[in-house]
Amino acid sequence: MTKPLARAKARTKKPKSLRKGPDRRRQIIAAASELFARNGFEGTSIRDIAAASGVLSGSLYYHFPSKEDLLFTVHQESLTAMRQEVETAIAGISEPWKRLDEAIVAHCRILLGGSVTRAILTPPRYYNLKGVRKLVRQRDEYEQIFASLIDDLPLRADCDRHVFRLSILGAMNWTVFWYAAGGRLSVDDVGRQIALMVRGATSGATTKR
Amino acid sequence: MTKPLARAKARTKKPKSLRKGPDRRRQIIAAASELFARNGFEGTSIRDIAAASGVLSGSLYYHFPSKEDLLFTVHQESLTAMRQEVETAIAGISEPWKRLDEAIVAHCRILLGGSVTRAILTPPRYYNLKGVRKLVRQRDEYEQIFASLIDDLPLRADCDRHVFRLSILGAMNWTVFWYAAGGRLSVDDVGRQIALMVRGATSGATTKR
Amino acid sequence: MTKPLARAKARTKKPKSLRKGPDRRRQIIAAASELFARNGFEGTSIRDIAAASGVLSGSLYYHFPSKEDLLFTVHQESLTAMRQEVETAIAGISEPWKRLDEAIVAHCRILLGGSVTRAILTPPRYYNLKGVRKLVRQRDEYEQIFASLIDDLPLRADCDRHVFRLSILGAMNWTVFWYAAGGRLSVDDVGRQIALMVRGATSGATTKR
Amino acid sequence: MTKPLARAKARTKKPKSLRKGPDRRRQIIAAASELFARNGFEGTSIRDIAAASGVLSGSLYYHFPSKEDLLFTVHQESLTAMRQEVETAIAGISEPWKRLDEAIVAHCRILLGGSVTRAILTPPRYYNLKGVRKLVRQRDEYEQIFASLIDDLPLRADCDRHVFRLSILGAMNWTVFWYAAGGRLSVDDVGRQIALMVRGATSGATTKR
DNA sequence: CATGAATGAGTATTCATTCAT
DNA sequence: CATGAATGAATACTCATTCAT
Repeated sequence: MTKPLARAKARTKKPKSLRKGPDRRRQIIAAASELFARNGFEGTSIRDIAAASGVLSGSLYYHFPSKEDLLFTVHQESLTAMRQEVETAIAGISEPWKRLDEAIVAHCRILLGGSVTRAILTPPRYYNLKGVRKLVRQRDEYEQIFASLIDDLPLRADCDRHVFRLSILGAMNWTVFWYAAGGRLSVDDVGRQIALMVRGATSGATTKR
Repeated sequence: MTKPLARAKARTKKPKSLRKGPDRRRQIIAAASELFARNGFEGTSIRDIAAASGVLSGSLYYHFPSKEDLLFTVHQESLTAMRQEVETAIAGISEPWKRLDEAIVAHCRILLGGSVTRAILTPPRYYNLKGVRKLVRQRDEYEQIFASLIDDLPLRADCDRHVFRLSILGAMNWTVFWYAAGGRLSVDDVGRQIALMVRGATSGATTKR
Repeated sequence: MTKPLARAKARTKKPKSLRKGPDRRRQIIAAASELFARNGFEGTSIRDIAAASGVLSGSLYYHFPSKEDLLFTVHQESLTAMRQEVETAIAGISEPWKRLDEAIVAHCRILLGGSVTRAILTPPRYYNLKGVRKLVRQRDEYEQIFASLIDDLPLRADCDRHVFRLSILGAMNWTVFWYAAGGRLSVDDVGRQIALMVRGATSGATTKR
Repeated sequence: MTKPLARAKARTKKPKSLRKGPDRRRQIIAAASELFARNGFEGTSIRDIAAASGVLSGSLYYHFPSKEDLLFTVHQESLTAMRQEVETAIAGISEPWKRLDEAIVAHCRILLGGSVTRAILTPPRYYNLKGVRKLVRQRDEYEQIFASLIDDLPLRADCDRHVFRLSILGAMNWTVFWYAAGGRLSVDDVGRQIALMVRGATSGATTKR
């Protein structure tokens, strides 16, 4: 049932130095990000990436030992970008709920806004890769930001903070599957609405539609 | 170079038991559900499904004309099962919030409980199929249950009911990617917690962890 | 490179008696004729034939031990029908050229008119069958009619009667690939024109278009 | 159930000689020509062609995007070659019948002589391809040569030039199914005989065999 | 560093054939 | 006699990966 993808043998050559083209490497990562985001990992071929990088498929293997490895890199870089965005967003704020609000908006913004990251965090369970663990670890690390934001929240005693966090992440990440740019809502609107729901949509004046 | 087409080898072992009729169809659907859920559509090969159904790959085509068609069937059946579960759960209840609570619990229960349905509702956007439209229509129809439950809710005027619904669905469907049976939480616990979050986790006595 | 199609093992059961359904057998042959003619041997599946005979695929094997064998039967019957048509057509005629004329018209008529035979005589060389030899033998036997008609013709000494015969057959059989029913020309027109060409299209009044 | 994808086995034997560049493309076209001619399009597998080109099946797809496309190429090249042969043959001649004679001989010569072209012109009607139209167009274009040669001929008023042309083509193309190299007749003999028949085999001194 | 060509296991699907009922 | 279900080899095509140049 498992698909080991037992590739990527020799992992010898990789020039840590930036002799001439770290550009090329960046181009490849950018292209791969874009394509993985749009078509998924399995739906993107090495040739697609190569073509989008202005290179032939064989050449990719100079830069990355395997497709899987390229995914790890893209994933990592994406998460780093998200972390930065989120941390910047909550930097000056101290009120716990407000901090969560801003983190949510930031997460949605980069998720839906830039192709770099979109959808990369989606179910790594689907990727039948040897290295899913690694992906999961990378992602869990990022999600700790939210864990600690939630820790600071005054919540009902019967509220499971673990589930609370994962539900928020679910609500946010799911947007990738339904949000259509150019529609009625801006990317930030989406984030605001999720933040609203999380706070409890009842409070305040109410309407029954 | 030769294509001998040598058939009819040994026909020894076959357990006489699971050889009936419409059972086979069910077995296949069950196996496919499980595998699509675990590995995604593209990540599941016809051979995988066949093997899991105790059948050879060619035999599947007696029961289903294509892999895509099998997906449609699995998807449809799953949604029908979910609809029933959810409708049963809210049957005798009239208080709007309570109805939503129970719908959420029911949705999570069947999503996480039986392999038949699990995770089928996930992002059809990724499936590179001609018939995605069909899948999406099937799913949208099911989601209308939630749309109407939410319509009955007294919500703040600035709360977008559309996003509200999709966020709840996101939170619920995302559980598929993190929930591990046998852990601290029961399937119903998960549902209750999501219902709690949706109501506004602040209300009531609070703790800061 | 060869595709032996090593099927048709046991050739045991076949009820020479007409217990109940020689009809069924006829139905199958008729359906097969029609389909082989329209779609070619490789382009026709046993299931197609079964469906067209109002039977399930497994049942065919009661009547014919293999698809190949069915082809032999169809081929044989078609040739027999053609022979009859041609022999009838030349029956009362004695003038050699006239006899050939009529044979040509008859051959074309049945070839293009009834689906039973059409195209069956076409290149058995294409069929990668063990039994092509058999087909060829059947066909050669039929073609002897033309050989003897040509023997009776007064031809130029430098005319190779062998090539002459095969060229006529080529011209006639090729019609299958271009003749469209319902067009300007009737089936008999086609035969007449070929007969005309064979006689030497120059003789008589001439035009240069 | 596992899909090990174990690659990179032994890479021992490879004759260093036929490893160049555009040669490979030619080799493939040659092999495909030969095989399509012998076994038909449907009767030839991509693996057959690959094997005959000294290559593995996957490698073909580097050179041609599909089997159908390979057929188009082979077909096109063959027709181009035939056109050249025929046009060269009739170049210096002005007498209309003589021009047709030479065209016929040339057509047969290349049809039966080189494997490149042989039989490719046969009934595309059978090919179950999307692009049959394309093939037919290619072929019709070639056949115009004969149409115009025939236009220049003084023929009986009741002779249909359309059927006349198709019958000649039928007689010529049919040779592919019966001509055996190395027999009594040379390739050119066959062409001469067909030309003779077309002129009217009666004319001149006659014998009755 | 990059290319172009090849590799070969993998994919979904088809289909003649078998056979217990 | 017929059916329904299964078989398994075959088919066209894809794609991550390798490697000599």
